[in-house]
Amino acid sequence: METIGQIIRNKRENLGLLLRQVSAYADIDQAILSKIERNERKPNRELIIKLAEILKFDKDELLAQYMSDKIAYDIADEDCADRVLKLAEKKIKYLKTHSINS
Amino acid sequence: METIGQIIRNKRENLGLLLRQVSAYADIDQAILSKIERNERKPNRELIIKLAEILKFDKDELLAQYMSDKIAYDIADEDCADRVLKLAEKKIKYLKTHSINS
DNA sequence: ATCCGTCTTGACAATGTGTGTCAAATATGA
DNA sequence: TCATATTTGACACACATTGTCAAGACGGAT
Repeated sequence: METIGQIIRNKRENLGLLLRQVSAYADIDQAILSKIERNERKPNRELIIKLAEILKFDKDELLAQYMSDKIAYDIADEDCADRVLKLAEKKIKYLKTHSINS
Repeated sequence: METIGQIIRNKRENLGLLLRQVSAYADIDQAILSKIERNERKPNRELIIKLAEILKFDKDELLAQYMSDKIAYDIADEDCADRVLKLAEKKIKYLKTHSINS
């Protein structure tokens, strides 16, 4: 199973782009991007969106990968991870049906 | 649907305990506990465990409530929340079957 | 109304976490 | 060896979380 970093690196290399080029476009130091691709640092939402643009990802799909990575990282070591996900699903459904505002 | 704060407050009041008593046991300022019960601040994992002890919750169940709250809060405003959860589930399953260490 | 115990509120300090910057070190290939 | 690309580590800075404290609000009892 690919990590977010691997997904990004594979796509970048397939497109023949350099760290320097992508990081310049995303307006970050290339050291940061290097670390992100090796999962030494975690990207943030804003960066994911920029990377989706330059690397021609579907934005929502890359965001979903990013968010799910974060969640999996948070709860992977809980013995009750399954229960947590089920509860979260219920809560989200509840929030969506009951919230008036955004 | 009850929030973590409401769950804690209800249980505390049913047990007839004061903020002062519970917060002393958990070794935090009672102002913090007051805010947590009104969802003005978020508890952390360590506190959840202490609260489960003194308030006689099942520890794993309270932790599950706590984690799912956090997740729901993180991704409730994503349009692709369902996809995120499904991906997270897959990633967690993968991590559990493939990790040797804890 | 006053007193007393409980809870709430807001301002602030301390601490922790994430993020950005930089330069030196390490590949990799011509 | 030289040039280019990537990696690594140290550091500073900004932002978020957490803890501390005292004053204020509330409710019940007298």
